[in-house]
This record gives sequence, structure tokens and C-alpha cells, in this order.
Amino acid sequence: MAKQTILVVDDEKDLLDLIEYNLRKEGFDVLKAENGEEGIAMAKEHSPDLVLLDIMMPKMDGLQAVEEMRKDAELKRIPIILLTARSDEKTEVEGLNKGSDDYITKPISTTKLISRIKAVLRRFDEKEEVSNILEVHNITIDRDRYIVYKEEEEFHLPRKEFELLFFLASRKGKVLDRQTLLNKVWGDNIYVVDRTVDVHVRKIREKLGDHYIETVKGVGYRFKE
Amino acid sequence: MAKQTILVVDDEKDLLDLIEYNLRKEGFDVLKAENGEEGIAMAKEHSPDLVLLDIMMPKMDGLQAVEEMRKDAELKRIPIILLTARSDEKTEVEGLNKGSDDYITKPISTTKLISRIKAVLRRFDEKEEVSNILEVHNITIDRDRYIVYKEEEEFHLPRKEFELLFFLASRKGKVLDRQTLLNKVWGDNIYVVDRTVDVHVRKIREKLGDHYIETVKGVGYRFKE
DNA sequence: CCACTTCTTTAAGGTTTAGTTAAGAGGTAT
DNA sequence: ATACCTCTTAACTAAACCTTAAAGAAGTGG
Repeated sequence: MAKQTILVVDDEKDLLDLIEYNLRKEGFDVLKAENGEEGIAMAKEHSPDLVLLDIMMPKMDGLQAVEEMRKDAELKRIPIILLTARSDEKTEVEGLNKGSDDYITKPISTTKLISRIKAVLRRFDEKEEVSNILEVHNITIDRDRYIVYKEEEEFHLPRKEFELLFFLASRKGKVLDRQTLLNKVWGDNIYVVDRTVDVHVRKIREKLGDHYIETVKGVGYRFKE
Repeated sequence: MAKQTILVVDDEKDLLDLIEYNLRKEGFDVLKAENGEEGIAMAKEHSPDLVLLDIMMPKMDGLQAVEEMRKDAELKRIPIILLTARSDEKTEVEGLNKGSDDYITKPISTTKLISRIKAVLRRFDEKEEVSNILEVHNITIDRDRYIVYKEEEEFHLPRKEFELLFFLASRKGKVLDRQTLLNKVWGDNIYVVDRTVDVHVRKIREKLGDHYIETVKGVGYRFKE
């Protein structure tokens, strides 16, 4: 699966870096902003999967930012977790009322932070009724089961091969260059040489036959229509 | 859906009334008890959908009450949320170990209380969606009795192994990653390392054979279809 | 048809992930 | 108290997977 992006908004640089470090270690992509205004601008530009928002900030405080985001059509469905210096019931209630999805008090335990983030993301994922089953040509790619079916036969591809196939198939017909594939399947900040894509394509062809993924020389690969 | 009933057990009458008021406003039915004993009696009589339990109480304290409930076949699957005067890591851990499902510290924010209650209920609803008796392959998993039957043989799995098996079996075919399993079987706010899942899977395989739970490397586990 | 670029294929090595074992902390039952 | 469970963790092993480099094949443009 492609990496999920988290926007962290906090005016304390040190904390920002600490959180970034921990989130990246968990495999998230991280965006940083140092005040509410900047945060909102960044959210609009990058559509992160979740926003982690400090309440106490200059320029525009966290609560205001929550309000802003909830008013904005583009942003209103992005989950928000608020951070605050100490447990402050009043603010907390206010935050939750304004539309944040969870609330964490400093000092932050990293484990707790990560698990809350994942819990919130999962809750949102479950809401989306996206089908995880693709049927193309004579094969079925079932992402719930991680199985590819082809004429009664089951193929259990390793994760990267499966994700690559799934991604190509979900964009059937469109030519995707190697960099795009790397970004979407491997993740934005992961550096691997682009030949890696070729090798995976080869493995897929080896298993399923070569009539599914087409090479477009000089550009990339395409799942045949 | 019919109204869900919540049993609130607390010796402070004022708080009891306050909570009742707020729960009713949210559309719950409310039962009240003023000590552990009374609470348990009431739980047996009315089978509430959730119990909200103060830890500090005369007669029988909250932790004892949790224990009692977890031992009782009728009551053992009713979710419990504990209330306590202040954050106390030790008691919290103890409470969760004894089998409560969540933990809230006073003073209580109404919003938070409601949202935790709904979260816990949601988790349990998901579990209850399926019948308590699953028949898959040649085994029967009976969650009313906590027994797995396999060709005339009975297997009494420990709680966690059982719940894990049950959860996997109830989502037969779907690959579930470790984090999801931890959250659904162990609970959202409980932090254990994900290798714990592996160990439990191993124990299950050891007892029932390894043809039920499949590993999907890099992703998670799946109950074979 | 030659030179050049881009892809394919192979195989090895390194990394990541899962399996396994054992030990310790708690709890429970005798 | 003692022995026995259950759950969790750490540490080691084993295996699957991913990545890379490099050599050969296939296209492409002059």
C-alpha cells in the first residue's frame, strides 16, 4: 500500500522533529507546519491522510484551525488529532465538539501516539466502501485476500508484486512511468533504483503470463485494456 | 435498532444522575446501581449492553466486580468501562488485565465518555455481527462455551487464542494485518508488540494443526477458505 | 547496419519478516 | 505455599522477499 501522509502542526520545532522521526519510523510520510495558517495551506495542497494539531500555537491556534478545516469542503473529511499541554477538560470538549477525532495530552508517549493515529486512520478507512476486488481480462485481483485468480487457479504473489499488479490494474490502460510506480507502490521517500520495477514486472509476467503488463519503451508500463 | 442499555455503577449519586442524564440524551437506556454487588445482580437480571463501573466503591470495588463478571458465563462478554478518580497507571493496567475494555479518569468529560462508550459498543457490535457459533472446515468454534470442536474432540483454548481464532475465522478469507488483529482482539488502547500475535497463532496451530491459519508474508494472517 | 538507449533476465547478497523457543510476570487453583 | 496457566517479550533462527549489478536482447535513430 502506498504510504499514508500525516501533517504535523506544532510551533515547537524540537517536538515537531521528534514526532516526524517516530512517524517516519512507522512508515508514514510526514509534512510539517509551524502554525495553523501554514498547516491549513499545506493541508489544502497535499491532502494528508491525517492532521496532528497542537492546540497552543501563535498565528492561528489549534481550535481555530480545526474549525477552519471543518468548514472547508476539501478538508472536512480529513481526520484530526489534537495535542495539548495538559489535560484540560474544557478545551478537550471544545475540541471534540469542533470536530476533532481524538485528543492526546502532552507529554506524549510515542507508542500511544502511533497507536491512536492508526486507530483513527483505520476508523476512516473502514468507512470508505472502496472495492478491493478488481476483475480485468480473465483475472481477478482480490486485495482482501491477496490472491490473484486466473481460470480456477490461485496465484499468491509476494506483497510488492501484488501491490504493483493491483496498482497497474486499477489504472488499466494508463501508462505509468517507473517513478510514479515507485512512489505509489514503494512510497514517496524510499529510494530504490528504477530497475527494481522491471524485475517485479518480470516476476509477475513469469507467474501470470506476459499478456497483462505491456512495456511502453521510454515511458513505463501499462496494464492492457 | 432497539435502544442500548447501559448500567452505571457508582456510589456518588450526583454523578450517577449526571451520567444518566447525558446518556439518556444520547438515546441510551440507563440502569443504575450504587455498589458492585448491586451492579452484578442488576447485570444478571437485565443483561445491559455495557457496564460503566467506578473503581472506588463500598461493598465490592470495581476491580472485584470486573473479576466477578469475567468469571460469570452470562456476563463475561458484556463490555466494561472503568472509571477512576485519577490517572493511576498501575490500577489502569490491572483493570485492563482483569478484563475491562476501556478506562476513563475523572473528572469526566461528557463528550469523551459518550464517545468512548460508542467506541467500545462499536467494537463489540462488530464482534456480535456474526453468530457465536462458527463452523468452518471441519471445526466448530463455539464462543458461548469457549470450546473448539474438531472431529469429536474438544479443545479448550485460552481466552486470547480463542478470540484470535474466532476473529480470524469470522472474517474467513480476508487477510488481517497484525495491527488490526491487535486492535480488534486485544483492544484499541492496549499496547503489545505485534510478535505477540505470532506467538498466539503458533499456539493455535500447535493445537489444531496448521491448515487453518495461513500466513501472508508482509501483510498478516488469513483463515483459510 | 551500426551505435546507442532502453528493457529483460539472471543470480547473488542483503534485508526484512515470520517462526520458534524459552523465560518471566502475573494470575489462579490445589 | 506450590504448582500450574496464560500472556507477553526478547532473542535467535529460518525463510521469503527485495534489490542490485551486470550481461545479453531488443528496440530506435542516424
